[in-house]
Amino acid sequence: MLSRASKHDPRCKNVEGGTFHSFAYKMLKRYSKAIGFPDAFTVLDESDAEDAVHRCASKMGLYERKARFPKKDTLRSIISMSINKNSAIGEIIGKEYPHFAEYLPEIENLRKEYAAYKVDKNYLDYDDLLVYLRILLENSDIRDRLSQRYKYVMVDEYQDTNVIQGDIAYLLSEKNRNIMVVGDDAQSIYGFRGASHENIMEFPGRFPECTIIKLEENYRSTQSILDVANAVLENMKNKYSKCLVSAKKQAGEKPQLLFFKDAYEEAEWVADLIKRQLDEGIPLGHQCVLFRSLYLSIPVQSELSRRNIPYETYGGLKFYETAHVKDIMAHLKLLVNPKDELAWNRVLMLIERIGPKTAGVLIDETAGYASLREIVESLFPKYAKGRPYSEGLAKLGAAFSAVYGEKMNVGEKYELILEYYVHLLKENYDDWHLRMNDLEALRQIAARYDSLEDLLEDFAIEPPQKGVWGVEPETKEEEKPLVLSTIHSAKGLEWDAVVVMGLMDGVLPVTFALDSEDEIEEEQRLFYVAVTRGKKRVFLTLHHEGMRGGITQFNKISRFIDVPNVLSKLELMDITRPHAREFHEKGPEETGALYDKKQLLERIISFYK
DNA sequence: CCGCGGAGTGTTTTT
DNA sequence: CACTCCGCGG
Repeated sequence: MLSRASKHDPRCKNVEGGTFHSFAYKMLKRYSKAIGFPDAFTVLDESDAEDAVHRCASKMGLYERKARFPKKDTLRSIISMSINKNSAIGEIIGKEYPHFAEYLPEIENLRKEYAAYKVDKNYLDYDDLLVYLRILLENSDIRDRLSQRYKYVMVDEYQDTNVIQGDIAYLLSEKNRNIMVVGDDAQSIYGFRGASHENIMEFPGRFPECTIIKLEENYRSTQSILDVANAVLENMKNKYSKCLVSAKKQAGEKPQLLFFKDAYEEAEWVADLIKRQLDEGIPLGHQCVLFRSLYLSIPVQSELSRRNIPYETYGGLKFYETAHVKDIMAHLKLLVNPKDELAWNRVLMLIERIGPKTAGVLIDETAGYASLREIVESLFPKYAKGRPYSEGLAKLGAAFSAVYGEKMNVGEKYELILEYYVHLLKENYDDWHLRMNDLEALRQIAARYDSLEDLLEDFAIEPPQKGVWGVEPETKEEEKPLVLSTIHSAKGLEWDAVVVMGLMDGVLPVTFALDSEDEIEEEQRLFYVAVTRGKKRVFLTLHHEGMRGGITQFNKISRFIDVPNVLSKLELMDITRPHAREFHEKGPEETGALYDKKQLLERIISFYK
């Protein structure tokens, strides 16, 4: 956003900016002493946080009982929701997880235990970043200092902020009262992580002197696209008193609605469309394919590859969350902070014949040493003989000792750690070859850093999208690849031509949302966001036959579209592909026998000779 | 105590 | 259908 603004006025380059989380991180780093934190703290990503919760729950013996205690990801999300939605654990469980009501006291204890654990180990999870920043800002001395430094505050996508973020924005600008927030309550799609439009509603209460500006003219989309968006808004229970009017003079093309037999025909058509539009002169970078969840994009990805159309995916399972990337990062983390027991656990468990028990014993022992060097030189030798894992541990020690203390740059350190890790990678993953590509890409990223600390910080808080990081601005408009994105990740972005795929009930809205009216409406806002990403052309597609667990399901058109006022704004297209359909439905073709089984087998075996 | 294989389960969106 | 948990063999 700042780089885009800089094109209009170069002074924008001097503006500090980032997500609430990255801003919080910077401030906590600067004022760590004020809240009694040492300078070195580690930010836990979501899966680290889950591991930490799991460790606490195990320590408390919560998994020893016969009855089923919630799993670590559920526990972490209960605790996280209670913070982000600013409500008690009991309330969250009552509303979202009533089947776990019997465990309320245990989970409340776990929450305390987890909080204490993090304080003890100098860990901060994503929620803590916000919580601690708010605590920091509640101190009037610090608040004054920050007000001195940041005289003007602007918050974008304000409808996506939660109570804590609202408080932070308020505290930060309470003194100077120079704050501007921008938001659209109809685009609120992060309710699941505690965002609420309340912050927008309460803003005039907190800043009574504020001016409210309603932006009703839309500079992005054509009127034909906005007609669909308006129709969607009309159908919502929550009445948004808004009617989008385009600033563009031409009405533009009516968005098309296309039906397909199955996901493959849909994907084929979409890939063909992209190609056609490219030939028409719309660069790939000006086109985009959107969907509710990432798995829906898999057929399109293969169709695009077949046509040699370059693409990149936004959102969903991220490459920095994959096991091999986390493995190597854990090694690097130990170089920076040898007290990081989650990293130790990951690193040790990779070694042959080390399981949870042994790892636990070793980790407890590391606590008695001050540096990684001491651990490697004094602790590891104790286990150098007579243990099934002695050899593996020695290799790890050798790898560490080659790196610590030596004067070398980040790229070289990474290289040495990778050299050690490669054998573990090959042993643990059949597809190690693919994973190696990621680790190579990561090496190039790492090499751009001056210190490991900086690399790890950025990685925890603003991880790279796809192994490319900071290279993007250099890319020429015509060379940018096609974007495949979840609707969530497409927020705030725009393209000339947008395809929204998989518009079926059960996909958008997702099945899990169906039992709550609020959640259905959040899905509907998501649809609204998707449609309004398009500037000139919008295509909505769906397919009827869905495969779920081996059985064919018949999909219904999304309830958000199957309404007269929406349908009337769309061009209905039934794309049937008779040839493809016949091929699938006809069954075995009548031909003479070419081989019998024995001949066939010989044929196959001869391939390998 | 580790590691492997079978059974069972829930399956989304993100900082 | 992919991941996690559980039980068994070494």
